[in-house]
Amino acid sequence: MTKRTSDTGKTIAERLEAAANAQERFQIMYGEIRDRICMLVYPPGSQLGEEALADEFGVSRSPLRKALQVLEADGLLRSQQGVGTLVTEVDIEELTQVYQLRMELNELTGKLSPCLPTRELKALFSEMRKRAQDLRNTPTRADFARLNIDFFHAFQQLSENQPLRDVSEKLFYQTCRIWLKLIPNMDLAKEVDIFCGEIDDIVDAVELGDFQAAAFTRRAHLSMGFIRLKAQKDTASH
Amino acid sequence: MTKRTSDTGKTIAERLEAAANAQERFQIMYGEIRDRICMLVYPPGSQLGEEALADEFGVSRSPLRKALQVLEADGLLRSQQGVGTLVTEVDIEELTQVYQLRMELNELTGKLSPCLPTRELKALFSEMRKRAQDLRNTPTRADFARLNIDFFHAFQQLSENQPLRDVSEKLFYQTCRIWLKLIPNMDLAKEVDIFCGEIDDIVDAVELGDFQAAAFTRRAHLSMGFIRLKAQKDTASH
DNA sequence: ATTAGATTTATTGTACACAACTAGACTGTA
DNA sequence: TACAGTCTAGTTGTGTACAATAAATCTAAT
Repeated sequence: MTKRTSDTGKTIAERLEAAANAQERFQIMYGEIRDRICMLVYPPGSQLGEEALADEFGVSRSPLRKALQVLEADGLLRSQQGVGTLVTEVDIEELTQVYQLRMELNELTGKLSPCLPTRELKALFSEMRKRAQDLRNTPTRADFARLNIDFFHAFQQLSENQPLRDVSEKLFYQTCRIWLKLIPNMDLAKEVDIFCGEIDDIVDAVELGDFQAAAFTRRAHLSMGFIRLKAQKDTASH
Repeated sequence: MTKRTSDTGKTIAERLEAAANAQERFQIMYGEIRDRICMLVYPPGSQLGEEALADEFGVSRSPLRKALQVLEADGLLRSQQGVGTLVTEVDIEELTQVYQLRMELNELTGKLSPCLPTRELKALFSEMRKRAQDLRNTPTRADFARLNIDFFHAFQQLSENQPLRDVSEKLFYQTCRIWLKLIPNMDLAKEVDIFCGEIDDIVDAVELGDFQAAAFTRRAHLSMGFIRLKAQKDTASH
């Protein structure tokens, strides 16, 4: 069975074949593996296997390893000679500091070089609202996680500060797996409701052109979400 | 001529030989190349040459490339097939956003999980003050840059928030070259004086155990330093 | 002299073979 | 059985040859 990406209908190998240069090929491999990790296709603790992946992607281990090495620098993988390439664990305690930092950075998204409220930007966010409504009707774990990722990327576009974007993205991908991991122990429909409420609030702010309000709203939800996650973990351990 | 590191007296090849595993070897190569880039041993725009570097380090291109790839992800290098591995340029205009972000993050260093004011920490900072005095007596470009780097690392130890440290470090290494690049057009003795004054202020705050004051002081100096850099650039272009 | 095209040369990208290493299975002994 | 040592299978790390690419140089025609 060859896996296909949802948007293009092409296999990874085909997309890599079509890429113009090494940098594009790297981006495809890096993005695909990162996506699989944070969608728990590769759950924490699982082993990747360079040769198998290289075969699937239709390349040799050399270019694949470049993607793996950067993912290791990102903290999503850990390679050890003789052992393997393992997906790192996610633990809410260890992510506390990351969450603290993310909250502060979200506040900065509203402060540092906010974008102009263009038509495209508003259209992007109203599409998010639509997807949130669809998710509310038929909530699933995977769609929840996917919307979470896509909404993050939409939100990132509110600031023109590229270094801030880059940093926020790295931190996001360090934390986003925790939801998919813990949601089985939580009330999915309720969490989806809360998340959709957040999206509603933020899209309202974006449509008014008040990006700072959007940033504060997101910061508040991030904080509350983390508290719910932690409460879940505490009850589960008793 | 074999280059030797100042602290150990060993060549890079010898240090790599002595390393226990691949991760240590990677750290040695990564740190050494990054240091050379930000000390302008490899000035912006210069070409590295994988084979020559691999020869000097006594390894093959494969492990060396891992270090280069991460440095490329850090934004310090850019590799292109058929062209070479080039050190990226530093431009004050492009670094404006990075500086803005660094200022905000510095404020967070005082806010997010500050460390306890241990004896070791205070000793480290009083050593910094001593080095600053030495530099004031005999100011040189290279010593100025070195103290700037080492003082940054000392300052990083004021917060226990590891993600914040990691992020701050990446951003620091994106910006620190601008000083060495522009200082020839400025008054070195004056800049050294100002920097030593900053160190004095911050060490005072650290010795009192007031890390938040230290962070605000640093933020203020960072801001003023950037303004001086920019003013220099503006006068130079007229 | 200029310019378009071919050629050369130098560099990174890729593939592959093998070395180094680890964890677990196996085996012999007390 | 318990345990220590050895062996084996499987993995990542390293070295090396070659392919792909791009910039500079040369060449020839206009």
